[in-house]
Amino acid sequence: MVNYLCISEKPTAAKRLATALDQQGKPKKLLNPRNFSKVPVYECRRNGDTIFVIPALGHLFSTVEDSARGWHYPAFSYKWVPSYLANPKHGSRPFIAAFTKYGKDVDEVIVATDYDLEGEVIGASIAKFACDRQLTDVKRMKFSTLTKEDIVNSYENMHPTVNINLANAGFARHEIDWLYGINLTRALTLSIKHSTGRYKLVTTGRVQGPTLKFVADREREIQTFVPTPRWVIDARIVLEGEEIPLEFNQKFVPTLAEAEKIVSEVIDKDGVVSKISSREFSQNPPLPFNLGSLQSEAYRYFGYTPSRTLRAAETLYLSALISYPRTSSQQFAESINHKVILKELTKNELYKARANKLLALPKLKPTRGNKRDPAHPPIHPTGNKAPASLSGDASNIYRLVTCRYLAMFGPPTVKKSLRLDIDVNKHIFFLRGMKVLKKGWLEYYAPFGKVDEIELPDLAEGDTVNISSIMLKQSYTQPLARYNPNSLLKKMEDEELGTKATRASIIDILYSRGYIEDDSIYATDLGFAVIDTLEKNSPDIISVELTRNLEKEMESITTGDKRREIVLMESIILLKKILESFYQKEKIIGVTLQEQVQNLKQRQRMLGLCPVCKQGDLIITRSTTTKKRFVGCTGYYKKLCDWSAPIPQAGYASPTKNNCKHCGFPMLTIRKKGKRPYTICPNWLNCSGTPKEVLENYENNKAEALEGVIEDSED
DNA sequence: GCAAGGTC
Repeated sequence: MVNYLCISEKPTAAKRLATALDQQGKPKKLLNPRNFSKVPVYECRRNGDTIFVIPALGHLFSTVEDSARGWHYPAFSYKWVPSYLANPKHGSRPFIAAFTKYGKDVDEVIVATDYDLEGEVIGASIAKFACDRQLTDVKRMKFSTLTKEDIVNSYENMHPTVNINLANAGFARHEIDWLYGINLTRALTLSIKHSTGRYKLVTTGRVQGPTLKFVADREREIQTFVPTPRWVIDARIVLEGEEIPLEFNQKFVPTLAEAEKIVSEVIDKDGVVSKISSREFSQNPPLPFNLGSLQSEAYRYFGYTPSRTLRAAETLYLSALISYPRTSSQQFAESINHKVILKELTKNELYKARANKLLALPKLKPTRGNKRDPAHPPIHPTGNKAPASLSGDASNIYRLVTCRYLAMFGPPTVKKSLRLDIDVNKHIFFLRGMKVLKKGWLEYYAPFGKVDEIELPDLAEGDTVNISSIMLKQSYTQPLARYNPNSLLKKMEDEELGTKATRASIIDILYSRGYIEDDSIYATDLGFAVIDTLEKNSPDIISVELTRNLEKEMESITTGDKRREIVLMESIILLKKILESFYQKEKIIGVTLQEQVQNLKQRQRMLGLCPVCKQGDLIITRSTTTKKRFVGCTGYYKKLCDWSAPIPQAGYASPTKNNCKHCGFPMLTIRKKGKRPYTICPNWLNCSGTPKEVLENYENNKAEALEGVIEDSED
């Protein structure tokens, strides 16, 4: 009889492992001492052996600097510690306590985390640091799905050791990211501190750098783009009193001479319907959602940024309404019982008809894409009934996930595209039409996936039509569009930068550092300054090649061709050079960056044109005497305008792009930690939109009277 | 207060 400790990556997986491994399918959930009472520990019986299955919460250990010298660089000395020591908010403490306790008592430790680079690190670090085991003595279960067969099979054929090379590659990945990130971030931040005495956190890292560079490069392309003129032939016909624009066969005519020739040949001529053609085609149902495609569709339909979508999806997952969202899978395992899910969905009025219709089909076959994920199925509803109390975001995402899930089983959609050609003196103009012949899966995806049907006018071949107007319009070639949060995430995916779980948050970081702005993303001057600085000193850190090289090095550690220590040493040697060059130019780097920081801060205080004097700008500023924050007009310094107003003192105040609908003043948003942000009109003392009670309270509470009363808050 | 990577 053997006692095993089985290390799982996360609570949901632990439960499934335990259920599969217990012979009765009924593992016992143990009561634990107070220091880890909330950690689920499952006891399973199998062939006379006992298996304790305990989940981690992803990584429980992390790297920190091995010195207490405060901020300095180079910092090449680090150690592995429990995550709660690296970050006190991290909830790893009770989990580590559980592993330590059970690790002491059992005969054997088994790693049963996801079988990938990070999974190996999660398992190996727990076995090593919490359970105090030699990695050569730790067993490894490898499974590609969390089905009972796979789990039992991987248990019966467990590997005698963890994949030590893979674990070392994973450890090295952490360490190298730490070395680059911490050192370059400190070098940037300290350059400002040392040369100007100011503090502004200026960060970079293996993923942040190249992602910011995508934006900066695109912006440079746009700024230096030279538009070339081209001409558009704009012809219209009038049918039943309605003017209809025609498309010309040649969308853009490259030269004016050519365009003028065409116009001269068609002007005052009638057109003849020369051909009506149509083409039927079918469109297969959409693939199941993984995180990337869900984020993409949510951006399309709701305008949600990827991180906002992920947050909403996580809420739904934690309420057991949808499956695990951080998945890249587009393939359902055979074992998922779609009938059960659909039956549950029939209990919801919104999905009842559609789910019943699907249940009546002879066979339920979900669509299948190429992407796989060893640990998770595509994102789908669990079937649990969604409460009416879901927040707006969660409710929208739930609806999208559920409709997509239903649509995936639907029959193909059949559409007909039409084209009506009009010959005007041998020049072909045309109209397009679109008709949905069979709704197919579109019916299940509604209200999403809507197609606009376009009817063709009632004309037959040979009919004559009068061209009511013909114009020549000049247009210009367009530069590539700016990235938006969605397309930037897509670009990161394409370049394999970051992971599905981190991409959205890294984009958020670039926003919060002031490197990028707006939904149509552009790099700020500070963003450019950071890229320029890094480029001059270490072009490597802002290149995707750094990630490609890292992957190659990880691969060589995994195959055993190279030792982890060698790879690390090489990184440190390279980094040392970069940091030395940084140190020599610290002064100039710091001054340059601070200039842009100052510039950014100034801009972040500007609300917009002053409606009173119409010359100065309203600005969030502080009184030199009382140190209190207020909004004033820059015209004050030129003795042009003395308009000013008090605003709440607490929280972070920033401009919005909106003007007050009551009085036209540019508005500002106040963000206070733990509170919902609210938007106020700086003219509130005289604005008709200000609630009466605020003004009544004003004498007692001053500007803080605004807090909580203003409903006009943003998301 | 700094990275990127897991997960609640």
